[in-house]
Amino acid sequence: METASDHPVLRAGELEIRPADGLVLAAGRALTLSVREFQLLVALVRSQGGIVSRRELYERVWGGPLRDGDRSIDVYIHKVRVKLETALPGSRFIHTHVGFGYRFSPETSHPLHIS
Amino acid sequence: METASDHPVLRAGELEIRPADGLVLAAGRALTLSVREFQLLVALVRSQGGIVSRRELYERVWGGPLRDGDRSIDVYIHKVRVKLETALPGSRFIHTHVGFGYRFSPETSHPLHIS
DNA sequence: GCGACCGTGAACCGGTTGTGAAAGAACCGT
DNA sequence: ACGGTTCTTTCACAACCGGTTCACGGTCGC
Repeated sequence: METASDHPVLRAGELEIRPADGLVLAAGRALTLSVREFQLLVALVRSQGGIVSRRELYERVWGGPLRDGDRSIDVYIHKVRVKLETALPGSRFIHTHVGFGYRFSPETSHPLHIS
Repeated sequence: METASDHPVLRAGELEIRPADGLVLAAGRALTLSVREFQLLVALVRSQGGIVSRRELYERVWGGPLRDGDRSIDVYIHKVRVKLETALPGSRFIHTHVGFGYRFSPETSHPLHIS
């Protein structure tokens, strides 16, 4: 049986993710994510700190092999980024590693950059 | 035995719900809800903050499995929304999460206006 | 510079949800 | 039991939303 304890609440910076009931809170306010967006975010967060290849992301979220030329991942990465950026301006969570994949890591806005 | 202490008064924004005697007050004025409407509202409020799936809502309010194609939930969500909106114009309580379910959370009109 | 990879906006289409109305069921007072 | 009222369910259509794909442009690495 699948219980809530199998899906502990995930936290990352101002983000709180409750896989058990599909809810994401940004600074306490609920985000509106679609099913795919939510699954994608969860998959990334669960690999926190590590780079996840497109292929693996696709298999974990879509549940099948990534077909050649499929851009769904890019599109959804973008959608999630926009929603996170809107909810928490200035913070960055999803980082691109060209040729390798994506990595989730909360980063506050440029704390050391002074122009 | 079922006592009134099992049904503590619920409050959310301008709403006050007394499960013990089937009463809902909006800004102090009593609302007229049918049994189903009332049960549905209580079920939602008791999961305050969390998303409740249609399936679970139906089981908790109607007391049986949700049959395929049954739209009762949608209709009653609408009825409750209309009554709440009528009683408290500008406030929103029941939020739709497409593909997940509904979530109860009082929200004042436009709290986040940033110019 | 060139090819591969990634970002991003928009069109398309099917599925989901919102909504008004009608049909059917339960309730109530007399 | 009867008629009227209210509640619940169902239906039909409209509106909206999400998932996929396409197109174009920018970026990266070699």
